[in-house]
Amino acid sequence: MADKVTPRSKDYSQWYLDIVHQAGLAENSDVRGCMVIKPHGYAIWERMQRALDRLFKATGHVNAYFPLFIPKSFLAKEEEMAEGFAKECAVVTHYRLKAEKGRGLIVDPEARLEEELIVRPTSETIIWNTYRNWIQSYRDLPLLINQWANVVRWEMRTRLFLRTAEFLWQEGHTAHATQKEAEDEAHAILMDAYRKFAEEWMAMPVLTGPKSEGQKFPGAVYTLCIEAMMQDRKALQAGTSHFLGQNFSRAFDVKFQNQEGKLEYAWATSWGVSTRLIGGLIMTHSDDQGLVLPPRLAPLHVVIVPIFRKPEERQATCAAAARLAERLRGLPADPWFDYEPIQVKIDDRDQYQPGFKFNEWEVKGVPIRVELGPKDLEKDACVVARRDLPGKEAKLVGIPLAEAPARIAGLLKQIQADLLERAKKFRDAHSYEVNSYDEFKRKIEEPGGFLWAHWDGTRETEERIAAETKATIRCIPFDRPKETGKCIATGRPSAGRVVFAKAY
RNA sequence: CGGGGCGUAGCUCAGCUUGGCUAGAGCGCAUGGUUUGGGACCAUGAAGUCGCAGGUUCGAAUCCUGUCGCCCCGACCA
Repeated sequence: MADKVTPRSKDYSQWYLDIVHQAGLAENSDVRGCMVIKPHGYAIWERMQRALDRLFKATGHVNAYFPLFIPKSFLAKEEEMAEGFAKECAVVTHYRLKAEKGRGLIVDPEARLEEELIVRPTSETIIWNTYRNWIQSYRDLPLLINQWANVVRWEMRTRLFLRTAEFLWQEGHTAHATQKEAEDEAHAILMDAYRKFAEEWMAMPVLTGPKSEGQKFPGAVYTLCIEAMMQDRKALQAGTSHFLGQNFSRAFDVKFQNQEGKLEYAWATSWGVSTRLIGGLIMTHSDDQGLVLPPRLAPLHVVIVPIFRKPEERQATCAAAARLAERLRGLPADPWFDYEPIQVKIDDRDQYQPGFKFNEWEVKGVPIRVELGPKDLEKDACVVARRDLPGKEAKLVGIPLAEAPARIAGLLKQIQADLLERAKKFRDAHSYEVNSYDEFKRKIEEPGGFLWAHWDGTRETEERIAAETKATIRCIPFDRPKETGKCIATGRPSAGRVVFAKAY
């Protein structure tokens, strides 16, 4: 039987496509660049949404919804943003079709919109246009709003989850009375929501810090990011939090009266993570057997495969499986699982053999599989297999049924911790301090990874290095060691090392 | 958007060079039976406007033109 997943060593991008397909996460649609997110993929997104939404709400944010369409003139108001997004906007020009004999439906030339609408690539403009009416006094601030939405960026080259023309995300848009408060917000979202979510839910270690001037969001004063390393040693920007200064309040004339009665422009932040995280999740943990999911984001935690030949065996093993499932679901509510019951499925289909089922649930990434057959029942025991340690060797045999629920709950936590630890070790093993441009050029090609190097701080040098090596500055880490030096490319003074990598 | 490759059954592909019977295979799917502790087997069956639109021809999956889509490499980007 041929393997259904191309090994990473043979063809990494084919491996990624195989995982997405075989695990049933998404597929390309008939609309160019747009994907269909399938139930299993969407279930992962729902888990992500829930965890993030709780983090946002816990810090006083509320959800709202703004329109999909943005008048073209709004986008034009903030110059940097207009420039940054102009090249990838979908534009609505008409509001009606008509049926014409022989030609089917055509765009009605008489139904041209007076002002063209663009499909939001991001919502700062329409939101700040709305905030003008919502903000009059310092008492209206801070305004802490998030929206869950889809956005469209007309990309030339797309990859499922990582870059699609339409994607799902959340975008937070906050307004504050002072610069400091806005900067604290951008920082807190990055560290207490995004970094925490990446590490504690996704088990994906991230670097945190500002982007270089050349990599920041159009319209931002500065952009903070979480940056992760994928298994091909390329970097993935996994989330961004922007301090927008007064750029949008000036563009949309959002002023408030401060305590002294003077008018001031409001201070802004915006921040977002998208379905791209699912791509990051895949490329952080999965293996040549298929998807590997961290338990806290897995839609299904445990699959129980009863093993039987004769009808009596089927009856007995399925009954034992049902009892075990009930006990797992009945474990006391645990904040670690968001106070939700452990999700358990019994795979009692009889048209498939156990071996087939094992492989199928492995490719789908279910963290724990329990095997329950006649031989186990004789000993009141079961076999427990961890998805993150595949193969027969790693199976735990003879786990007494009485202890199984507690053992399994403990194992789920252990798996989550081990995945993060493994990913950290991988990243650290592929992070290097480099001190010469020659070494930089060599290492970026082979083996690749995060290169911590000195940089003179100029955009020209970053662009030159990118042109010559394809590596860009991913992050200027908050926690970089205090160490001055000389720029690897120009020899000019550097205030500290920054992280270069090839990126998605 | 530039360079390269590819579009034939749900999936992977053969057939195309050199136009000609009713367009094939494997996997998957349906039905029946035998199986079942790491991707079972046998039998029967359903399933394709050959990406789409023109053209050449007595005749086109096959030749020509255009077009759309997908994959890989660049430029751009979360």
